[in-house]
Amino acid sequence: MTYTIKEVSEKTNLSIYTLRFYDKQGLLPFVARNHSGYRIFTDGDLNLLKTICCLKDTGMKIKDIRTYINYVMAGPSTIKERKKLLLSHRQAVLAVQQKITENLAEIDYKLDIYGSTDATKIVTAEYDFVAAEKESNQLPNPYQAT
Amino acid sequence: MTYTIKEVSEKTNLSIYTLRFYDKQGLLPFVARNHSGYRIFTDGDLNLLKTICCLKDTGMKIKDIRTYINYVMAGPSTIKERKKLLLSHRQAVLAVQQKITENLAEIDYKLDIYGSTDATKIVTAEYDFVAAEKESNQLPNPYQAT
DNA sequence: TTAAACCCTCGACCGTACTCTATGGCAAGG
DNA sequence: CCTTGCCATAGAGTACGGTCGAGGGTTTAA
Repeated sequence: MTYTIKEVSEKTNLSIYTLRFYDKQGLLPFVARNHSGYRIFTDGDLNLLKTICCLKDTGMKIKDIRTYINYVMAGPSTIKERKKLLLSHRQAVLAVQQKITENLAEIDYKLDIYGSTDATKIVTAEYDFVAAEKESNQLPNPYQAT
Repeated sequence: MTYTIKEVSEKTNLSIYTLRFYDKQGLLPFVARNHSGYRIFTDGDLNLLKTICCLKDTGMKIKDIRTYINYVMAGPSTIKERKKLLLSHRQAVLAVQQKITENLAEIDYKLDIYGSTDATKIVTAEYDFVAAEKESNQLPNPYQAT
């Protein structure tokens, strides 16, 4: 089974523009062409494209994805380099994941306040505090709290 | 206690450029100025800045952060809107978090293969498979597998 | 009082990742 | 054969989030 760029676009939720852009960036050297230059995707190509999306969606730069793809194109002799690249990326993703979890806790904390029955009271107290702080430093109060 | 932009830059790991950029974008309407136009940050300002970073680091657009900050500046009457905004953002963050977890599993799967004693064997088998697929569709084999 | 080290604004520039337009070739049905 | 709807490329444009340089005022401490 083979696929046109349009079909791949529908399967991957990448726009046709993006697919062509990725090709131009050297991310799709494995995609064949027919006699008139049309791209022909195979299922194997879709798999690799899925890997590309996986790396992209975890924040890897196109340049680094290209490096990975080039390793893949070069065959089993590059397994060590692939492993190194993915391990380092894995660490970056873990760091991002942890940061998101921390920030989410912060957001949830704020939501707890906003959702509480005392929300107005708490928020007003915060205003009073920062207003006092501004005043104690002879600074204007920028808040329009009512 | 008050802080200069340089001190805030060191405390937040945001560059001075970025702080001024955020101000220009309307994210820091609460920051006071001295008689010659220098920004003067208070501890309360640092708190709000921390919230800004929290939202930014979870992928919120500057435009939406500005909306949130404007709600904060307007006082307790905007609690409902703040809650709505943060709840919707929370959903977006949860979705990102889940996607990252899924992609991380995919990366770990690949790392398992690359780290296995059979790595070369497995990768070679994959090559054989995609090469056969290309051939069965009369397409050239783009891989340089050795 | 002067030099070093700050601070300011404005606007240009940059990197990343697309997104689209213009122009033109190919394919399949009526 | 011709129209409709794909496909292609090159290159311009966009969105976003910074980053920087020029030009000029301020603060601090010797």
